Amino acid sequence: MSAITKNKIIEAAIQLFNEKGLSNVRLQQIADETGISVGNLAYHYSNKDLIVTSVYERLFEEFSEILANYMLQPTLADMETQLDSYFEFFNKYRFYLIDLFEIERSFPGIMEQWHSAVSKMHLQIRRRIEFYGQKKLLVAEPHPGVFDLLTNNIWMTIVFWVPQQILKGQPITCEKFKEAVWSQSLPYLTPSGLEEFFALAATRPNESLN
Amino acid sequence: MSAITKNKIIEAAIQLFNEKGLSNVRLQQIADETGISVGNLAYHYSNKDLIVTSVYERLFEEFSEILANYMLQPTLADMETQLDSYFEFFNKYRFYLIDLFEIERSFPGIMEQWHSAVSKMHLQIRRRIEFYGQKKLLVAEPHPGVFDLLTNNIWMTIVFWVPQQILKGQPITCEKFKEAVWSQSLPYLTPSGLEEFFALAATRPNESLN
DNA sequence: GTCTATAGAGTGATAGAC
DNA sequence: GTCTATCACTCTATAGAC
Repeated sequence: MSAITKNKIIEAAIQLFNEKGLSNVRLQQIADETGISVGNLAYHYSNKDLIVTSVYERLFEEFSEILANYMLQPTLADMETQLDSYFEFFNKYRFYLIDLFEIERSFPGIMEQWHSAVSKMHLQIRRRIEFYGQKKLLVAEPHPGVFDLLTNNIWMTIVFWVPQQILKGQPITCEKFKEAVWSQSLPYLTPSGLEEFFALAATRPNESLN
Repeated sequence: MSAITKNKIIEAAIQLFNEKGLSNVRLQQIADETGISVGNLAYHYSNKDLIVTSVYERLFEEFSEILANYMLQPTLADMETQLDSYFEFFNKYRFYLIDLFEIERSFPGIMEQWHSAVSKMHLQIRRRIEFYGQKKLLVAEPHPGVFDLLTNNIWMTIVFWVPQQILKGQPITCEKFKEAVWSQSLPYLTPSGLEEFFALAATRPNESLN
């Protein structure tokens, strides 16, 4: 029961799904990428849907890990760490968007998991804003509803930043991603919040790519 | 040279692309939906790529029309009108997102057109903010860069609102769409801007669906 | 566990009658 | 302009040897 082969298959599938989307990836291609035959592939995953399901299983596992790494430190750097993970995630699983509509149609169970994951992510961002507000890193909410709006904008930026860059024809790097997300909160940082933010910015490596 | 049939083919293709995405739509299905045979379909469009190209041709024509309907009146209602068109557009051509990555790979010419269209749209939103600022419907920019951020958030909301709702499992209606876009500018409206906005809101029909 | 071979159902494109 | 028939090819899934 070589778990190694199964793992290699899933990794190959992720890469190919990412490039072409679920229905454009052939079993032959997954087998080639894994370095095994189609027959052997079928031995490990008797049909394609099972591969898809397993890929999404791993996707949601990794998503849960990101959510679990929440507020380990009561700092802005904690947010930065989570953003690194989110970038890695939404870049690695870029196909989530390619296949959003197909998943909605053909894998309602997976869609349910998306709804749940997204809802948790949203809530976590909202709590973070609340917390940073209490720590006086963020100003008091200028009008009711502004922080809900901010939550949504941060969420939307995290989730749609990669496809946004493609649509605009602009480069995709982690630095630019984090810049886009942080720019949402910048207008609401207090002087001490700004201080912490710029100290944090200074610790960053000079450039990180793709 | 029945332009009517060609038109029916494109409309059928749009509908099917929307449901399944480019590569999941079969020529047989397009023919069936149009009410003709595959042979006849081939007479009008000798291959599938030609159908795709024609569909996008129409898509960009409609997009240009929306952009052309800019500031016909110097009011917030002018924005509202454009939002109605944008909702119709991004709902009708929902598949733009499904196929974003495939278009990027297989139809670089179409991708170029997206870049250009998106850039014009962005610029137009920025100008609108500038203009409403001059008309004192919007407050003065609180910090430099805030209105650029607002531009981007409005743009992002318009473009990704439909897939966002799907990811969240929430309903897709024009009213909710406009609400989401307007909520971005609400914190920056002046008293007279708010007055015009609420007068505008009062003129809306009670609910419009899907 | 891994392979080759192939069945069986489609898929885009073309030929040719009407 | 419109149709039916069919070719050549692709894809998933399975059978069976090693």
